[in-house]
Parts: sequence; C-alpha cells; structure tokens
Amino acid sequence: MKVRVRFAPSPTGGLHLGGVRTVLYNYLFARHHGGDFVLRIEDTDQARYVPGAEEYILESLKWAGLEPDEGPHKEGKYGPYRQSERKALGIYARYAQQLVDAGHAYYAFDTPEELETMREKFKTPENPSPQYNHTLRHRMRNSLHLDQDETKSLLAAGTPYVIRIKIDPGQTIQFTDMIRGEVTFSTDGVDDKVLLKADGMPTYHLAVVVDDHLMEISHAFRGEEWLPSAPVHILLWRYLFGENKMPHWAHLPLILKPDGNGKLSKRDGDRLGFPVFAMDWTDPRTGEPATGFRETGFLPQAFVNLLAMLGWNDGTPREIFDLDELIRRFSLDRVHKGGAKFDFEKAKWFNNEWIKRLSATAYSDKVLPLFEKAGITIPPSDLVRTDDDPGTEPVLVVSSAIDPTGIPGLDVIPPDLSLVPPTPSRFEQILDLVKERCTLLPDFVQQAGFFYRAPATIDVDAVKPKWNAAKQQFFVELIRQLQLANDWQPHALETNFKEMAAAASIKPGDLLMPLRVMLVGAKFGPHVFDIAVMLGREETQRRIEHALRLLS
RNA sequence: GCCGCGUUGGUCAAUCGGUUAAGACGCCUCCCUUUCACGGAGGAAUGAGGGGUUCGAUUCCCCUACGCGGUACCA
Repeated sequence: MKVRVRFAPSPTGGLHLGGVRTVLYNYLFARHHGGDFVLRIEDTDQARYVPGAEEYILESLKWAGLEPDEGPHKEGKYGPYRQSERKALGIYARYAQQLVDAGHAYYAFDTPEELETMREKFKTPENPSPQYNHTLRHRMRNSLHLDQDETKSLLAAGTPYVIRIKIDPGQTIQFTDMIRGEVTFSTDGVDDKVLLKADGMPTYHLAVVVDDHLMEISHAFRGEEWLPSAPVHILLWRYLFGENKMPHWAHLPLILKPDGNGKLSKRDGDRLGFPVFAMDWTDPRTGEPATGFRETGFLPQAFVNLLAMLGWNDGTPREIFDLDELIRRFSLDRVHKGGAKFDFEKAKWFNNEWIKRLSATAYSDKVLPLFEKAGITIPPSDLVRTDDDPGTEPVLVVSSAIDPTGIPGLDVIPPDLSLVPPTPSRFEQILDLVKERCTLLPDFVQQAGFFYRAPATIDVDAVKPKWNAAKQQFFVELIRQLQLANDWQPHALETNFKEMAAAASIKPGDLLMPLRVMLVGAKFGPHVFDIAVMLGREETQRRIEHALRLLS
C-alpha cells in the first residue's frame, strides 16, 4: 500500500510551532517511505474562517522547505482539497445519510438554546458537563425519540437539524497508536457527536474520516489533543468503510510552554519574548500582530532541525541534521510520548550552528535586506560573485550535518562534488568572517556593520587611559607604513606591525587593542588584520587618522 | 466530576532488567585568544512517591500524587 499522509489545518490564523512540527513529521514519514504528503484545508467552520490564513500556511511551508505534493495549490487526483468545496459536492451529506439509513446516526432538531438549557438543567457537581448521549438523548428532540411522522414533518418543513452519531454504551474501543501503543476507551464516556452541522458542513469528526478514506490516507498524524475523540472516528470507520481500511494513527505529543505547564500559545511567546508562529502574522480581524521565526532571523534549516529534535531523536547523541538526513533517519518509534517544553535558548543555539555550518552564500540574500533596513547600503560590486554560476545552489557546504556514518563526532565532508559552492562575493566573505558571532540573522548588522560604515562612536575610554605620545607616534608611523605595504594580506600586515612595535619598544598587545577600536569602534570583531585587509588600505588609514584626532 | 494520555538534571534527552544513569542547551571554572566570539578541558545538576514481580529495577505491573488533554453545530 502506498504511504499517503496529510496535514489538515483549519485556516483560522497563523501557523503555530506545533503545527509545523506536525507537518515536519508528516513530511519526513512520507519522504522516508516514498509516499505522498497532502495538504487539506479544513475550513468547515465558517465563523472562524480567516481570509489569508490558507495562503499564509502554504507560504510558511514553502519557507520551511516542507511543500506538500498535493493540495489546493497543486491539485492532484484526490481534489478538491478544501472541505468547503467538498461539501458543495455533497460528499459529506451523502455519508451522513448513509449512517442515518443504517441506524448509526440520527437527526437532531435541538436548537443551540435548547442544548444550552439541557446542559444547565442536568449539570451537577459530579457531572459538570452533561453530554448528549444515550442517557440524555431520549429527552431531546431527535429522530430517535420523536415518532416517525413527526420527524418527517419536521424535515419536510425545513426545520434546521444536525446529524449525530449514535453511540451505544458498553462497548470497548481499542486501537494501536503508532506512538503510544494500545489505547482503550469505553463508549460510555463518548457522546453523540454532531457529524453534520445545520449549515450542511461536516464537523471535523465526519470530515476527517470521509476525507482520509477518499484521499486514501494510510497514516494519520495529529496532535495529542485529538486522542479523546479517536473512538468516534474509529466507530465511523467501522460503520462507513471498515476498520481494516482505517489509516494507522499517531498522536503526537504537545509542545509545551517553557515555564509552568500547558500548551505553548502565542501569548507565551509575547510574554517571554520569542516567536511562536513560523512567519509574521497579523490577524486581519483584530489587527493583532505576531512575530515569526522567519522574521526573527531563523534559518529554515535550523527551524526544521530544532523542531525535529523536539520530541524525536535518532538514538545517537547527534543533534544537527539537515532535511535529507532527517528523512533518512526518521522513524515514528523514536518519537516521544511526553510533551516537550520549548526552550528558546536552545533554539538559538541551533540557529547559530546552522549559520556557522553553512556558507554565507546560502543566506546572504536574507541578510542583505537587514543591512538596508538599518540604513547601510551595500555597493553592488560587493554582491558580485567572481565565478557566478546561476545554476549552482549555494546550500550545503560544510560538514557534520552530513554524516553518513552516524558516528558522533566524526565529521565527513560530503563526497558529492556536484554541490560545489559558488565563490562568495565580498559581502559574503565579510559575513563568513563574523558568522560565529551571530545567533540570529539580524546580528550580522551589529557584527559586520562597521565594514560598511565607519563607527559612529569610538570607544575612546578603552584606549585613552593608556594612551601616550609614543603610541601616538607609532600610529602616525603605521599610517605611513600601510601606505608602503605592497603585500596587503593579514599575515604580512601583522608581521610588519609587530616589527614596528618592536622597533618602537612597545608591546604589540598594547597596540592591538587601540588599532581594533580605531577600526571597529569597540572591542569586538574578528582578527584585527583580517578587518584591515577587508577594509582596504585607504579606509584603514582614514579610520586610524580619524581616531588619532580624537585621542590627541 | 468523568474519560484518556503522560512523568529521567532548570530544559531537550539516551537507556529498550544488570551502566560510575550518555550526550546537548543553559550555568560555573580553567585553557586558547592581548577584543568579542569559536574551539578545548573540567564542574555542579536527574529516575515524582509507595507497593509489588525479579537474583537484580529508571526499565515490567498496580496504586497514589502531579501535569496535560478532552468533555462544543471549534478544529
């Protein structure tokens, strides 16, 4: 049987971390088994529908590199992929009717107000939320309780109704969850869930079963919060298509908030200062904004990597994986049962790892706009790659991300020479120079901005206390020497610098820091002679001269 | 309340009956580096509680506690 999995979000808002992880596990499973990954839009709740959410979800998946094989954006032979459109085709009503005819479901004419009244009336301290079930349904207005003629005339009169599943008590429902093993429920605890709403839309319960069948889904992954309603779905499968045709279920653990307990929510992100959604999202109805991982400066590789490790591991101490490697190694039996608290510090660590491992050529296009936003213009000549080959994908360059042996700590360079990276542009060379200092993409502006803009302020306090005439004289001489230097390379500059220091009888260390502050403006950055080389002769001289004026 | 699921350091976690209970993040110390990082070496820190089963339980079973989820014409 062909492996087919689906992600079935409802377009009600931004795509949450947990949602992306569900997608990821779907995707990894599908790819691992050579199967299909389909996107199905569960837009059956008209009241909660949010325009733009579907597009947002799709774009998020594209960013993360987890594009579905089929979906509303890419029709396959199982379409349409929006449940509202499937409803219009009469698909769900047909199956609901089939259930009614077989005696497994019934019409219920109770209005929302009547339901509310019922809940109030039967509420007790022992049973705070009475269910519409075998103990109560005979007191309600439904075709089980009403006599046939009455039901017929109600129907004929166009009275609004829903169709509910008829759950018989005293049965044990059991199934094997791929993550949790045997799970058992008694039907005593499950209510007569609505299958078809008064507006003709199916509820999730009907839709998930019908569509999983029609779309030939072989394995169904969803969040743990769905576990309690699994018996309804199993019964539906039994009544409609046969339990033996049912997909294998896997209920994924939740992603929890870092402090305290409970599901991670957008609120927690706002409160603790980290993103929860994949990309920026503004609710079109409330105007409420939320920041995304993308805009915070995460690399999609890191995002996917960290999400994969939140609830799964390959059994080795290894933690850095690219998508291909995850596909190769993913297996459901190594998915955790318990929920995992989200740790933003660790998330940032993953991002820094990926920034370091990749060549800047892989993400310079994402960093460039950040410089521009900060008012730093990069000259076009700095963006040119000398041997620019538009056909080369500048992605995988280094490293331990590719480790076919699986032996921890053993880094293997990929033998695949077809992935020769392009020669970095000057801008990219600069990014490569500072990347180990950056955990989020915007950090590059702080770490490399001085290459393009002379420091607005110079940390003279770091230099002034130990400043003297001899040092002043040294730097005046240095400017002259730099003018003469014919080998403009880090090592040559350093050698020359140290010789000068020796000649002036000053410890090189006492001069290195001042030089750094002159060029950078503060005490940070890569090796100072790398900076000078990158800056170029004139700019280096200019900055030293400028600083000298401030110091004298 | 009822039903279900879960519970190894602060966090992510390995272990699939026998280990000095890995590793990672974070934290601390030191080294490297006359910057900031990277890197390297160390350190503190873990099996919720109680019963069983067993020669032996973190591991299997039961109970309790705690947490989470569900209990909608929401998904």
